[in-house]
Amino acid sequence: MDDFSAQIYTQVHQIPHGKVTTYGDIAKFAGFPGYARQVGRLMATLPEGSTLPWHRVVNAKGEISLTGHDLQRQRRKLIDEGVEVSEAGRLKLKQYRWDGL
DNA sequence: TAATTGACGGGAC
DNA sequence: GGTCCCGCCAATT
Repeated sequence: MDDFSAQIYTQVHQIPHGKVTTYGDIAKFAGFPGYARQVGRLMATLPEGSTLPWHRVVNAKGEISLTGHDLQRQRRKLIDEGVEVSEAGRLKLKQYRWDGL
């Protein structure tokens, strides 16, 4: 576990229930501005039974970056938290965005 | 070693 | 709102 991963995990863990944030913001708040892609790569290689709310992280356009069944999986989790997400995986970022602490 | 790839972002138009 | 394009960084090819 390198420092980068630890910081990112910690930051994602801070996202409140029913709220979302972006890859870029996670990286920035964690102290690694410009590392949005690495955040995504980290989420893609998460341990199976992780308790991390990874589903609360979307891209800057306010849409889920996954495809097919994986997209539906993340969408379902968000909807269960009260977040409105279109079938294509798009949500109103202005409304659900979390602006840090 | 070089080119490509990806759960990305922002600016220009 | 949309599209195009370029910058970004590590892992993979």
